[in-house]
Amino acid sequence: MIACYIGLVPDTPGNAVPAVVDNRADTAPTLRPHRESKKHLQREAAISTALELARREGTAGLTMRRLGDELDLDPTTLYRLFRDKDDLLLAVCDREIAITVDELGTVSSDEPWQDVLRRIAERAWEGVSRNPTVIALTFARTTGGPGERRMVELILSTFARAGLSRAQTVVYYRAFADAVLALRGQNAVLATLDPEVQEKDATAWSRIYAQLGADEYPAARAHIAELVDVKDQTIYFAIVEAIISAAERAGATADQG
Amino acid sequence: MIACYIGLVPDTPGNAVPAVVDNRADTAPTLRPHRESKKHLQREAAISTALELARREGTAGLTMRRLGDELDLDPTTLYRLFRDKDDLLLAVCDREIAITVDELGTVSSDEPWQDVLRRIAERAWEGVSRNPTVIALTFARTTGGPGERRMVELILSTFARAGLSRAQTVVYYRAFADAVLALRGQNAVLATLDPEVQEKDATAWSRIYAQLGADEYPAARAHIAELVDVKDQTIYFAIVEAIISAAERAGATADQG
DNA sequence: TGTCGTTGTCAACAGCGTTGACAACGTTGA
DNA sequence: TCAACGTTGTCAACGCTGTTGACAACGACA
Repeated sequence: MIACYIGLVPDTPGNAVPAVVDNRADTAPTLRPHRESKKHLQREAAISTALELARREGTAGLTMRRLGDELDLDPTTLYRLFRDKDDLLLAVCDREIAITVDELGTVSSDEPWQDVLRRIAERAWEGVSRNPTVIALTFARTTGGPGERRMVELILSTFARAGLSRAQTVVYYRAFADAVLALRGQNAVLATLDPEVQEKDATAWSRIYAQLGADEYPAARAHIAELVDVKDQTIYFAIVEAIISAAERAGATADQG
Repeated sequence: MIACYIGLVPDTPGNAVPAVVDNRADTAPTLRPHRESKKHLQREAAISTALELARREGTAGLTMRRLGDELDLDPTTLYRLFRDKDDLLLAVCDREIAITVDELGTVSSDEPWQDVLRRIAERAWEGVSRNPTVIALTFARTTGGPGERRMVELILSTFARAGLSRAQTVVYYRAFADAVLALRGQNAVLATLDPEVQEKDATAWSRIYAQLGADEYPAARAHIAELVDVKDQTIYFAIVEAIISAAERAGATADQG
């Protein structure tokens, strides 16, 4: 796991499915084996450095030139490892997902499926809190890489234990995954903006809504104290629980019918 | 409503709360009345044009230079109307929200609160489908403008009819609003990328996951047909229903207790 | 040893948001 | 009526971005 993180191990070598993240493989099909391996190592090293750079400098700091400086490489050399910046970002994102899966450790089938989903949601919360940059850039995307594939398999197999039909299983899997990704992406995008902007956003309720006329905005005025106090984390886990609960009930009715 | 849309009516003139979207007002406090008015009209016109430009050209097409061309204005002149591009985007986003609220029409208190929320979710779905650009750029932000204030008041007052405590009301209001915004933002960000990338994303399941080994990814293989078929819209409304349902049950237990 | 694919370096392009200077305009006050 | 001054529009420019193409040096294979 650690080796994968610092980028020394080519993930799942010999896998039947080529890493789709590596789109450059298409353009250079006659690459010699050990050259291919060297290129792979360079790619992995670049991904690790990009991850660290993103964590340190934020969205705006992750540019091809900065990454080149960090690697003592000419920025244009990176274009021999990645098709374009998008390709790089997806690879970095997939690495981040793989780390999150690793942190979950082993998942026993004895553990209630609801608790597994709660643990996944918690790891996703913490992972994004630790490094919002990458997820902010790619939360709407499919990496198709090994990290994502492992995460999909884990969540899907967990929902498969909820007693749902196959179609329902997929709906709730996607509901869970999309909600977690979208909500954490939302927070991440905000977290990667200027601190000044974040401050403006965080204090919006007290600045604006506390001053609204009670005649025109009665509900907002009546709930102003709670609106100011409520935390993003509370909202996030409330939504997660709502989805788990919906899957529970769908599974229960399916059992009865 | 139409007048507001095409930018002829300064929204809620004489409101006690100054439009926070207009941050430039701070920098020029001694502006003469009719000049202020003229500036306001120019702002509104620019917002309308930006909205149309975004709809036509997408995220990448909405640049200060392009907007200047469209308005027959020097691009730098826009910086006399908006503090920076962020200020412009928030203003455009708030206009978009106002349009969505307008489309909802009047909301009677006879209408079940659940149905009101469903209608709001539907309008949000359609509005973003029509013009994903703006929401893609600002879905993680608070505009603080009049459009947003009206939307907040509407959703909040709807949840206030669910029989929840004040704290619970706010939690479910935020859960609903954040989920709708985050999920539609997720779809919108994807919709504003290159068509080629979208295609890659849409076909990811059939391209990648259909080829996975059943030994390594049994759950993915078992559900591949359903994974390929399921629609974003189904997921979106499943999450909305899960939240409504959670609020319903929270309200019911609060009534009994 | 010669050949050819690969790698690293350099300059450059087109575009972006944004700033500052400067001239033209139009309202305001004497 | 005229001068003064704040406002507006225009221009050039800065620093930055992702990205491309050309060119020389390197290194493994025949």
